[in-house]
Amino acid sequence: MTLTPLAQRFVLHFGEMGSRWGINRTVGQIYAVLYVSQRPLNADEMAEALSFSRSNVSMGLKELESWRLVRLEHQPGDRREYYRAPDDVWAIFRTLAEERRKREVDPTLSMLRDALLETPQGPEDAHAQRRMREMHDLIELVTGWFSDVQRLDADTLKRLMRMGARVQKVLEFGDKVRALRPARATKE
Amino acid sequence: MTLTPLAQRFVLHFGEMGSRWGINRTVGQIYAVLYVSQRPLNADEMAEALSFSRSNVSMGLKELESWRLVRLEHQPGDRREYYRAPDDVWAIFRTLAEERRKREVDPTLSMLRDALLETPQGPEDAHAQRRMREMHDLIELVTGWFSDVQRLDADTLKRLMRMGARVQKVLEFGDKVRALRPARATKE
DNA sequence: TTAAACTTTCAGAACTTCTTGAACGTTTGG
DNA sequence: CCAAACGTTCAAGAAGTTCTGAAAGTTTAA
Repeated sequence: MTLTPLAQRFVLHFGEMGSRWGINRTVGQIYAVLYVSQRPLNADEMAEALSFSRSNVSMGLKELESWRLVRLEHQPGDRREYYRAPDDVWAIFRTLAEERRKREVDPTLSMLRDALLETPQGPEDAHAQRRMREMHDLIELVTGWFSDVQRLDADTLKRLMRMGARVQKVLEFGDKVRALRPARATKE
Repeated sequence: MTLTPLAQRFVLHFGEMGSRWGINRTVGQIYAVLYVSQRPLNADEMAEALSFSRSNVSMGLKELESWRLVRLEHQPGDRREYYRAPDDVWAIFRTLAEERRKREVDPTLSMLRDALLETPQGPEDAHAQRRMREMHDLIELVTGWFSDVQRLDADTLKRLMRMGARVQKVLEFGDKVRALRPARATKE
């Protein structure tokens, strides 16, 4: 299996970028090749296309599975395992965001929560705790919002995004309307 | 300079997490120590608090400067350089998001744009290009929206976030209102 | 049950990144 | 101008990670 020059470029770029955030070059390239492929690929095909050892591909695929970024499939009359990247780019984005939250954000949040329960020893600690609380609250707000918004269907999400900063207008407008109606309990 | 046990824990955690995404352990710890500190610190103080070599701290600070995450200050009658992390956590969040976009997203976007200008050689390429376009459009939508929203003031942003998924209701409501008024041009 | 066709695991080689002390450069006060 | 006090750079050793081939494990068809 050979890559066209176009796919080649995409794959190489993904390798580079992969190593710029936590994922390694190999894993990035494997994902890229799956992402642009028209049909699911088996491990040997990937190894050939990327000139990696078979075992390297195997490890890369395990990593991608742990991120839930690839799907395993079987073809009738062939017992090799075929992999593909999901079609829906929004779904990919969601998965990525969720996994990163789990790995990069949740542990911090729980460390912060623990630290905030302790009794501060002296004014240094009191200040440190204030700072930690600020960080904690920000992270909680942002991630909570993110997970709320992710539950919206793709169309609503797109509309919201295309609206961009104009959302402010809508909020203000909502305020005016609310001012004219009897007050209702709102969260904070 | 010595860290309290509380600060110690925070700093160690940040070191770990730092290496989980692109940044290295040292840099993470330096940032953490600045973040919780009540007053700006000079390089020697950080080196002592963290038991790093002076040169390691110097390099870490350069890295943090390149991310625009620390501020350099001077104290009267002292020619050492003092560093602090900005007070406003929202500002920190913004800076981080912007820098990550610059480093991790923009290069991909421009690679995709280039690739999309080429004439596809055969159906493989045509498919690869369709996939790249999907990715390109998604990234553009998300980052565009992000930069729009970042321009809102912190209060509006907080309200928007606290609203969470209920924003959908507001959008629907807006639709109804719009239906009752003469149409106006909207950006698709 | 066996052999063929796959996949996974693992120890160590190859490679990359990190960390340090030493050397070098710059600024300041005397 | 000098010496002290800083900050930066760099080469090289230490530490960490990635990648490979060989070996072991698993599944299937006959």
